[in-house]
Amino acid sequence: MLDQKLIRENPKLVEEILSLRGKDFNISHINKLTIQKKEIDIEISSLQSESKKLSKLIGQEIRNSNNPNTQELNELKNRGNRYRIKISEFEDKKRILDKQIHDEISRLPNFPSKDAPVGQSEGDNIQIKVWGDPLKKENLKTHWEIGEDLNLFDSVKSTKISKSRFITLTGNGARLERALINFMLDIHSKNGYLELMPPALVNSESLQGSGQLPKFSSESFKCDNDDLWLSPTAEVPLTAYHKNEIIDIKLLPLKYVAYSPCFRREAGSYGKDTKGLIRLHQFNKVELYWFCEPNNSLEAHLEITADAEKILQKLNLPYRLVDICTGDLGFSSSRTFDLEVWLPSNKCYREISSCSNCLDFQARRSSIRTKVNKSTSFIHTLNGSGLAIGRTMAAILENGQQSDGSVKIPDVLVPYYGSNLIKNT
RNA sequence: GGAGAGGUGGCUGAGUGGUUGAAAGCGGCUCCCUGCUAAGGAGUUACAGGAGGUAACUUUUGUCGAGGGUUCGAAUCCCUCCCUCUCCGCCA
Repeated sequence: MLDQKLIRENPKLVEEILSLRGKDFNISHINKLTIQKKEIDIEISSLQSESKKLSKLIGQEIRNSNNPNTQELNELKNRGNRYRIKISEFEDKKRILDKQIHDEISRLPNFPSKDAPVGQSEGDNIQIKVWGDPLKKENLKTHWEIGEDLNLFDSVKSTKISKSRFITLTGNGARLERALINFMLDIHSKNGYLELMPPALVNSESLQGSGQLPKFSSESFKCDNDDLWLSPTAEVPLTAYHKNEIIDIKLLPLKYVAYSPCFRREAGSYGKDTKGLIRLHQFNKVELYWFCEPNNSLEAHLEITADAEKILQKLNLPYRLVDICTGDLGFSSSRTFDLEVWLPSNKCYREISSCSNCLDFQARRSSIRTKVNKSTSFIHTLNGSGLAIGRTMAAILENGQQSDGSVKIPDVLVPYYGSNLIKNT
């Protein structure tokens, strides 16, 4: 949520900054509504003030007189009644306006950071760092070929259970998934993050709070009979964890790591990545999340990104760091660094982590504040995958593949996986 | 799922229609006293939004789980929803 005051007082600036996202946003009609609402507010406020005084007067009269049914008293009550009717008319109008304004503002994305590269789309993202040597050989197998050869997962059977874009991990595949989750959680926990395991089903308010609603309802799965959705990312429950709180500034930053299954409808991606582990309706992810002081989020952003990178480095997976351009930024983010892992079968880098600084955007929506010098201010939130598990497995399979068909397990993972090689069993 | 109880300020807890934004206690903060980790005294102690002032501030409205309703007037009555607790049922 953007600052309503800023929208009201400087609409041109707001439109200008938002236009960096490559689309035009019209603020002026929001402000027209706001002005209307304000006028009504003032009206209501003064009517209420008078009506309140009148009520007190009536109360006094009743206590002072022994006959509570005099004509004067009835006159006063009638006057009060007229106030009531008038106030409720104005309140009805106000309610409608309030809802409209709130809905409109909720659909405005966050401001892109001044530091984010200006651009229209993915093609304008800027590579700022490359780590490791990308494996470049001919005749390398894709991870789904490896998975099939080594019996690590089964997508055909999964369509019987659910539908396409679901996967069942089998045997060593399931074991590797579990090893990766434990490995990542351990590293981050040792690094100062508090581990949480939040609910996978979240309510509408939580999705609204982190920015998935109202605009992106078609991206998530909804439970029919309840106000509950399957969480698309742990970012949602983690933001909601401190919803409506004022957090003592001494406790900041709060750093959380959470493993969670993630559910996404992937609407509009038909035909893309139909094979393997890259794009599924359900996948596992270890998520990093910070609540920090407003002044510290720029450094925090670098830190959270570095913490995610650490996992790739320990796993010895080649990757690059990309600065996402203004036109490609997610709805809630002001600046995003993507980590992209090398997939040798495709000869390209694929997103495996997205580290975003949302500034006060989510905190405003979720009402998460801290106290600075007696006045409250919204805190800043940051999130980063550390990492997406399925895509990590894909990268390990492809980058670790041996000429004999086996896959080498990264050294750090051996204690978790229990072997240094995945062989056909 | 069935039956019952309940949701009040940072916490405990009063309050069943009229100066109650809310007693009292605890805690927090400020000051006073006290020659010293005690005791006592005084004051202060929520959030959001208007309006006015450069400003410390003044004033006003709303908020007692949420949203509606009744009433001149609601924490207090009615309805819906959410949540918590107890018992029963079911269950990993």
